[in-house]
Amino acid sequence: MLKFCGQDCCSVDANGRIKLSPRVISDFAEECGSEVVMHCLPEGAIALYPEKIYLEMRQNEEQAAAQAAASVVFRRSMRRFGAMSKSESISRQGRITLPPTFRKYAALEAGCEVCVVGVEIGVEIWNAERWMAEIDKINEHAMEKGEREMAMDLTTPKPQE
Amino acid sequence: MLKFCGQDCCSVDANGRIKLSPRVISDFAEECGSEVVMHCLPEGAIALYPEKIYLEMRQNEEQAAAQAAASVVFRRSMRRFGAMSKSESISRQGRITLPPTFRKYAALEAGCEVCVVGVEIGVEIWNAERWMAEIDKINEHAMEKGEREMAMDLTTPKPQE
DNA sequence: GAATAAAATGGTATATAATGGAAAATAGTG
DNA sequence: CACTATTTTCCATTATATACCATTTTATTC
Repeated sequence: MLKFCGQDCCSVDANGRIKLSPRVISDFAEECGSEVVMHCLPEGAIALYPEKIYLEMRQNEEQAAAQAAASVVFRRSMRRFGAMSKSESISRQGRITLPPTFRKYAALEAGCEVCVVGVEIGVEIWNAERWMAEIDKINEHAMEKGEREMAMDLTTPKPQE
Repeated sequence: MLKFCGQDCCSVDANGRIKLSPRVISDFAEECGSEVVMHCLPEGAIALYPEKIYLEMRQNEEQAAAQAAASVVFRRSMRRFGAMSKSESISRQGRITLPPTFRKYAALEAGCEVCVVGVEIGVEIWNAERWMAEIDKINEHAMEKGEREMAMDLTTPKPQE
């Protein structure tokens, strides 16, 4: 059975918490119990990953100290991942609390509509409006690619099969 | 005997479910029991595949975490397949429930007329109107391609065979 | 350092939606 | 025309989400 897939919509409660769907909770439970890593993405959403996955993302940062001394780009990268990531746990009621700074960053204030989106290795928490824009962009790209493929097929001299 | 072929029409019930035809049910039963993967296509329909088929579609994703950390394009790809796919099962009554977000995406609201279309490796669930438009587009494309092939044949100096 | 206020956390009850099953209606077949 | 197979509709049960409340923790002020 596929993990971390599908979409759910819900809202941020009065105290800045989100109730995750049973599917998401059980996917995390199997991967990492209730301990997860919360990470702010440049796209303006918050990702939740099992810690193991997050460490895989960061594994290529070897000899961090030496590189940090030598490179601004590297320092900025460490700064980004450091400041934008935080360990969090899913409560016994299946809720997760968004830290205030992350809340502002991702436009997930109390009462806000959100979409919890599976991304195969974890889930992402999106402000509903931002998610609509994102999915439109993704679909538009796919449609454009499709049109071009069809046009190409017309001009192909011989049948492809 | 051919699998996943032909077309059936039915309607979405009041709770957003579809009753599959006995033929489709038995095709899935032989391939994968009652566990299937539901996937939203850019064309605006929902595909049902045996999980094995879906995983073949997604097999090329290695070192997913590291790539996700480094690339927006990659994250968007995971987002598309993650958000637009979901494991589902065919119930003992031969029904399958469309998740609310998929319902909206494919214009398959309660009471809506739908066409369940065999696509050899699985089936697709189309809004009836969209299906009509799709089949027109397919035929138009085939006709256009035929015209071009005939024109090409006229200008070809020698017979090809 | 104590008291108060604010915020965060944990839990529960109620309303809503999803699910499973069965009966009635419809269409197909001999 | 009768019988069978299939579909659709309806209802009961279960599960889920939301709002609300109580308790605990943290911060602020005197």
